[in-house]
Amino acid sequence: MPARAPRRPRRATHSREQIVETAIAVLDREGAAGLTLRGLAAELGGGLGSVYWYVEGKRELMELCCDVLFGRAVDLGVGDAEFSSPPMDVDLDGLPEAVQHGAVGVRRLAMALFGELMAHPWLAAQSQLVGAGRVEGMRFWDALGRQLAVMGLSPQQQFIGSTAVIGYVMGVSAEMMSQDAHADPGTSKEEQLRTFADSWQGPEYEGLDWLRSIGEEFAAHDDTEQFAGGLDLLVTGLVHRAV
Amino acid sequence: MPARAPRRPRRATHSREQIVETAIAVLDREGAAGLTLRGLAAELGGGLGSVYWYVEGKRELMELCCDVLFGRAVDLGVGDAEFSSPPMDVDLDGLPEAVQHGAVGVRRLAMALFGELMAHPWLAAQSQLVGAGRVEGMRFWDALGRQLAVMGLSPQQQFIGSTAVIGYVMGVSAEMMSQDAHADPGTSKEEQLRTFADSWQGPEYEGLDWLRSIGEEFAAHDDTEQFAGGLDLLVTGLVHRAV
DNA sequence: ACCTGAACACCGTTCAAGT
DNA sequence: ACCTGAACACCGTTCAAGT
Repeated sequence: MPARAPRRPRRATHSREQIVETAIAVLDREGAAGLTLRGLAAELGGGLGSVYWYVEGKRELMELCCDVLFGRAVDLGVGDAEFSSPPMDVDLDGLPEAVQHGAVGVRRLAMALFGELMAHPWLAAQSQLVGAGRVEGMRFWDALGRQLAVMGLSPQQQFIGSTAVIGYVMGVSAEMMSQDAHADPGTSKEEQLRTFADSWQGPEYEGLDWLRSIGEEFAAHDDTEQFAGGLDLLVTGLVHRAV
Repeated sequence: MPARAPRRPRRATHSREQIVETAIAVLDREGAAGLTLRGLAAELGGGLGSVYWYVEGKRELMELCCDVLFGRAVDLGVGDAEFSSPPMDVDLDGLPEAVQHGAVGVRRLAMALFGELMAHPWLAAQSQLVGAGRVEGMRFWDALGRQLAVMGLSPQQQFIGSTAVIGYVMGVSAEMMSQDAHADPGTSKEEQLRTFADSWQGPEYEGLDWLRSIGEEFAAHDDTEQFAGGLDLLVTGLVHRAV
């Protein structure tokens, strides 16, 4: 064997944005438990420690990942791009135009955020990071609050309403995404729903007659319609306060 | 020094209930990050491995802890014990009695769950475990669904409404509890709120005029009133669907 | 049947040393 | 200024060995 010069390690060069984007890709592929700083460094082609030059630690990295996606939700939710969502089930007939506009704006922002949460199933469970004061998250809150102000709600109702909508979006999404995570992979969505619904007929749920009665509704439901339906309950409440 | 017989380790004796109760105590005291199986075993006076005789692993242990507290929320929410909650801000005048009863029942259950989430600040962030099919969690869902059935809502609206309420409760609570966790300890609640509100005037939030306008509302708010206010938006929506 | 603790295979974080 | 990787102080989980 000919002698070899010892491999000099190549120095990889990073940026904060690149690290965050790569982390999001890993999270999308492997889930929250699948992101490790070692794995991330390997994916970036560099050493473990260099990540720490750009982020304070794993927690800040997660916050930055979440914030980027909140930013995309605002951009989509305040823009005039078309994106599909179920028809709104709120009676706006005869209401002042400002109330109608505000209600539509609230719904649009919430649906845009829901879209990001569906596209990145690990994200909804990170709601603990919402209050971290990251700028894109705050931009989302600001955009939502503006719509409630447009509706003519009092400052107190703007505050309560905006936090209620964000809480609803994050909470319902976390519910839905965790259900997907619990299901074993390889089965279709329909089979998963059916398996859940059938399990509720088991003896451990004896006496929970309502639960048993709702199985068919669950087996036939669509996540986006379910989300939009609950959102419209909130929007109905907001409209009711505005007039 | 007199010779000593080697210490024979005492065999500790456990039960599943004792392990879960102790884990809840540790979680309350140290938070979710503070619960380790080694620490738990030490607290129980036994060895690390024995915990595995009773629970499959840390994940199941967390699920069991959450489920116990959901159980307490149902018991309180369906019983007739008095517990304080802000006055309901939903107009029920002239509505059928069944609708009124159902609406009150929904609110009662949601407030009872919120109480548990406030008493155990680590709990709200575990919403990923809600869909795990644990029996007390399912009992809570069943109790809530019954109230929506009482209101006369369609099965679809029962499904959408019940998941919306649970999602709202978990999501808003996770928001609130994480805010407390981010604040540095040693300062009063009022000071914490003031610090947050003031930080929104900083240059990184330039252009977020609504955010800046809402600071005073935030600084003066009360968590329970905020929660109840948002909940009543949802209940208003439900009542609107029922008539 | 139930308990023990060493051993294993990981983690996140730090930091002296490099370029 | 930015990168490297060994070292440290933990984790959860497994399992052969005990009682």
